[in-house]
Amino acid sequence: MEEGWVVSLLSKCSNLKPTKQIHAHIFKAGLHTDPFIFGKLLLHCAVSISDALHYSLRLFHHFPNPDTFMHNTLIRALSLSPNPLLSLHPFIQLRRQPTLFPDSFSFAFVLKGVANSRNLRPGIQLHSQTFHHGFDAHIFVGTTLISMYAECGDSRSALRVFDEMSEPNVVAWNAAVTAAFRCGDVESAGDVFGRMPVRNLTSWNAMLAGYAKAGELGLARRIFCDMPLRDGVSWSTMIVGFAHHGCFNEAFGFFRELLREGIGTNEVSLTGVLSACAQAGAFEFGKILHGFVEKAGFLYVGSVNNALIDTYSKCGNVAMARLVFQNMPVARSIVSWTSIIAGLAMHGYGEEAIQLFHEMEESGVMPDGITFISLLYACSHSGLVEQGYGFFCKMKNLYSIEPSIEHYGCMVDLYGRAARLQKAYEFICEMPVSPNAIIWRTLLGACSIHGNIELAELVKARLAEMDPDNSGDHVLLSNVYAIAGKWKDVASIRRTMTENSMKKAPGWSMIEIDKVIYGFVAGEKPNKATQEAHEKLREIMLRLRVEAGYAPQLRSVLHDIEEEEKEDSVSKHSEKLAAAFGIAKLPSGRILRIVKNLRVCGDCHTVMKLMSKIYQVEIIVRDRSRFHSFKDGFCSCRDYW
DNA sequence: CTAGGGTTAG
Repeated sequence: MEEGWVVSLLSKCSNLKPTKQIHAHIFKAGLHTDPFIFGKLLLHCAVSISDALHYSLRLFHHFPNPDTFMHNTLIRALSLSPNPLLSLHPFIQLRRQPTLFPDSFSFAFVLKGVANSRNLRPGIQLHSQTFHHGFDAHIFVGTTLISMYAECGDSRSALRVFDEMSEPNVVAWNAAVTAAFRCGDVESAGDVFGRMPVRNLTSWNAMLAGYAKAGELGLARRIFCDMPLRDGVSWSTMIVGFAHHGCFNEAFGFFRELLREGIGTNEVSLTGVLSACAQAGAFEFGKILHGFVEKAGFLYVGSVNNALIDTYSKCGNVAMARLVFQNMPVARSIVSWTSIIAGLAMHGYGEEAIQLFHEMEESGVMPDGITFISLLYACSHSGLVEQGYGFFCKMKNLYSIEPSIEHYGCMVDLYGRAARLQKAYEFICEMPVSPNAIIWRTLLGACSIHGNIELAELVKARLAEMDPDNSGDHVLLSNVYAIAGKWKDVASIRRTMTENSMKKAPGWSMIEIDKVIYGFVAGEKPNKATQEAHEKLREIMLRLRVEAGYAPQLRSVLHDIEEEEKEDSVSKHSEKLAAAFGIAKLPSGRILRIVKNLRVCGDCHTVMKLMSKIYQVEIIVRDRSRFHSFKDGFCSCRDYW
């Protein structure tokens, strides 16, 4: 009688506090020694309540003789904890008990823990123990073993476990397909799928996800067309997969089709298509989606709000991002706070980002490592050196967050951007972790902005040891020489690059015209859009020369030294083409929104400023490092970038 | 009383 009462009470509690009250009632009623009721209580704390692991452990240790079920519950909870390898602990304890034995659940949970820890050694040991305990032929244990080996990167063992199964069911077949994909073995995955005797929807979805993650978008599309039935997961997988690999128009297309088919969207396809907008800078489409989100009632989903914040920020409209953030009808999570801080940061609103960080602290949401990356980024892009250092210390001392290499990178950027190159160098030397190429490259970038030859050469030497084939590093060093007018050194770098046939990473830019993304790559084969862009650009450049006295900047030409066969290479930079195309295609008064993969070059920066003045158009460029908002001949970055 | 396979934003 009491059992049902306890169970139904527990199912209504999602927080620890009322659960503790139930615990007290159980105690008063003298039911705390009942293994069934206690087991239920433990399960509830360990699985249904977040952040109650500590309490669950205490419960477990207070129970006189915990049974196998209680051990399993604890193994399960630990397998999902930040340190999943801890699940081995209660498992070993269970094995040592003379009166208790691990069952199939024990193995399934502990193997999950090992899989989540990506630690092969204990996985192999557990595998051999399944034989001793007679679970080697258990279908659930076997399936978990397949996943475990795949997570630990051992695809051969995963597929061997599968091959040795006498009667694999459809779940085991699916696990084998996913295991092969997980280890990058696309061919085996297709092979296993081809041999499957029965395929349900999940099998097809596993193929979709596998091909999509591997970047085999053509094969994914083929599966999508061939499958007899599609559900929300199938559509989400396509949208997310194409968005992830930069095929934004295709992702938009799948979303539109999904609506047309009347299937009904879910939050995953919505966040997926919003992510495509964010990456592509597709503001117009993003706005339409926002309207849809409101109409269809998805504003009550936290993740969708977060995706909207990110989309508006990355589409150059941080005011809208703020509005979404302020009006969220659901609780703001750590992702919401971090997204808005990052958004303000990339637009150069350092002070506001800091303000929001303080509000976050007051709201009781705990910042994590990623929050601090955004915050430090905000400081470095607004030249707030002292504040940045203060936050770096606060992160370590107050929040006990161990700085990652990215945090150190932010600090180097913070000092470097602010022309404190020596300080940046010392900081690298005193770092407790050894600097990677990205760290040195950050400093080299700062040297190239501020023109410090001596340090640049030293840093370049380090980079040559770590990453000798990186053409970008050569270009950065040549920029340093060019600023100082050391043309011989510039020429020598150019020679080295030609001799080693190094190619600069191609620069590309995108612009959204009428909800379609147009991409431009410098020096690519001409098509209809690029021809039109080139024509318009010629006309624009002429007007800038005549009306604003524009002359190309030599320094920027040197960015493209390896493109010597093409004369006026600067004039073909992709961001200029995208801007020209925008001026040609968009109605006047419309803001030009351009996304570029590299950092905008000095000459393009000047040209954009002039364009904004002569053509009376606002141009917002998102480059690799931040936003530039050009208006009336000025840029929001105040030439600090 | 508990498990295994497919999609999720900073």
